[in-house]
Amino acid sequence: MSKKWGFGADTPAAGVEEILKMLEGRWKLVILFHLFGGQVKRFSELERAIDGISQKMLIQQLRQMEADGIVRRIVYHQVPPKVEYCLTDWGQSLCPALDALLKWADLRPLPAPTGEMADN
Amino acid sequence: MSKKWGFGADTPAAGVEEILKMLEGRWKLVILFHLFGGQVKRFSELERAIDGISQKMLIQQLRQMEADGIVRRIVYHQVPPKVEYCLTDWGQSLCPALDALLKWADLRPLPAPTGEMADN
DNA sequence: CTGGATCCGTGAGGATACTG
DNA sequence: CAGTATCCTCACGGATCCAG
Repeated sequence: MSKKWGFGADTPAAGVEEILKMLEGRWKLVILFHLFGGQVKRFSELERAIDGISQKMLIQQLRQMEADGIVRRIVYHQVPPKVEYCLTDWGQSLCPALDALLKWADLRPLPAPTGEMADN
Repeated sequence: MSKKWGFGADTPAAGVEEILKMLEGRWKLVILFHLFGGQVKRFSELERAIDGISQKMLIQQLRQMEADGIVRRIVYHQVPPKVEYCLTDWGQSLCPALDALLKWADLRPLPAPTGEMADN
């Protein structure tokens, strides 16, 4: 590769931390993985799909991501209420990152020994 | 694209959530970005570089990631103690994902309008 | 069915002081 | 310099009830 990765002594790290905050929270990433790749899901679908999540948390995290412009909320004015969620365009652009995360999870090599030593 | 992204009704989502937990925590990702691309940093370097973090949190998050096999800890037995941290091989394999995250942060398009409506 | 509101416990995370 | 110990706070997240 031509360009080294880092972000070291020379990098501003500007705004990145702010962005990272959007992905924090117990369920954010999990939800994103369920909306991955342009999927459109109803509230109840997500609730059923995500094991262990409560309504409150689901709502809360969805709303935060909506406010952050990551997910879109579509309300159908019907007698049996219906709300669907999907990623916004920007949210879609997260897919490569999510995909990379998925691939990373698949690697999972040996458990590294802790407490390595070295002499100067 | 030939293969759709998802992870939808057909995907097990196996173990992914467990992996995601490794990246949770207020400072995990921030620290990773500072160890990005094979950088080796001392404890105090990280402490100074990461604005707002406390010693406790820095240690704690570093130790957790060490236990998870993401970062490596190198101790020099000297009178002025010296400890360095860097990514393990597996941790290094996270770089593409971190890089994608960085790129995503750069996009940051228009703020999506909240509360979109639709009729059935 | 969706999802808002409220009460509440737990624990992650912050501040500070101390030790090897 | 690196790490530990202690205390404390706040909001994350769970349960339950209520509303459109």
